[in-house]
Amino acid sequence: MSDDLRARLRGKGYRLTPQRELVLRAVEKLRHATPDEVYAEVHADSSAVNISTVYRTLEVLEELGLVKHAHLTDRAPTYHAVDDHEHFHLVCRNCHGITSVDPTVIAAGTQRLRDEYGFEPDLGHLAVFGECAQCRAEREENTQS
Amino acid sequence: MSDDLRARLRGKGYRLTPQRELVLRAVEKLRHATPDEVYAEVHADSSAVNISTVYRTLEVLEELGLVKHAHLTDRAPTYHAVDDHEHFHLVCRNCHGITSVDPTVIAAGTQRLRDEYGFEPDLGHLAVFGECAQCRAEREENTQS
DNA sequence: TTCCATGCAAACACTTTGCACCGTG
DNA sequence: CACGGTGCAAAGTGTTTGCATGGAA
Repeated sequence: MSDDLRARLRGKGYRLTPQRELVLRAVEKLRHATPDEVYAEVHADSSAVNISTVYRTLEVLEELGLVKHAHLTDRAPTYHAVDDHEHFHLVCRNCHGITSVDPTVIAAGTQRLRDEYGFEPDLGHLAVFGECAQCRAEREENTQS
Repeated sequence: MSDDLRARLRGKGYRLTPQRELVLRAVEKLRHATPDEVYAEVHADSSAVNISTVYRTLEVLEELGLVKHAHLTDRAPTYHAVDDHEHFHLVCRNCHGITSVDPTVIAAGTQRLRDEYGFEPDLGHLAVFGECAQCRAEREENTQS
């Protein structure tokens, strides 16, 4: 487990450190987490990791392809582990709820982007903003103009 | 022209000011601009507008539906005028080039999001990250392993 | 023993806020 | 002339960097 991580790191001249392992485990555990949340999670395990190390580590892990980030809010980016099956996100502007969606749902469109624009989309990074079913329903109830 | 803006503002109890008009014109002229870029553009016309007023004004204009923002970089948001025909963006991770795409290209997928998830996507805010045709070609050239 | 990695603190980039004054309606 | 808007400066977030020390290989 940790040997795989070590091998990946070594492949690019990096070293395996306790901090790097802790950060990766935190991202895997939290599923979707901002750097701050990763920092908090790692701190919970007492053996503190500095916030700047969290940032530096997330950068390294992303370079290795072990984590990815997407912008699910107007503020901080959200990181998730890559070994989860690839997915993109629906983000509700109103309730801020997040729904993970399988890429096949928009496969027709992504294929056209490839065919017609030569563009290879990175779906793991994709966040589609809008309004979720529940918030639409609630809003329509209150809109009896 | 400016009367339409005045009317829209008044409808929500806001006032028409020179600053608000300048900011809106700047967004229309620049097409895709960060708050900083809007600030610079408005400053070019000498009659300075404070940076905090730029932020406050963009917020108001967005509330009125006259402008929209999308996250085309990891840093500042990008604003564009809404009277442009609606479009979403392809952003190349490598060269940072931006391509505007008509929503019909991904219509099949957005329809499925509506049908299967009840989710109403806001395409004006959508940014699809990935790699553009040119950068793919260049990379493949250099990858003769 | 060599470098890469870390902690710390300071610097940065971007955005928001409090308050006195200004100007639209 | 009332009340919303602006400028200014200061404070807030989120992120990055320089440098001395620490520790993996």
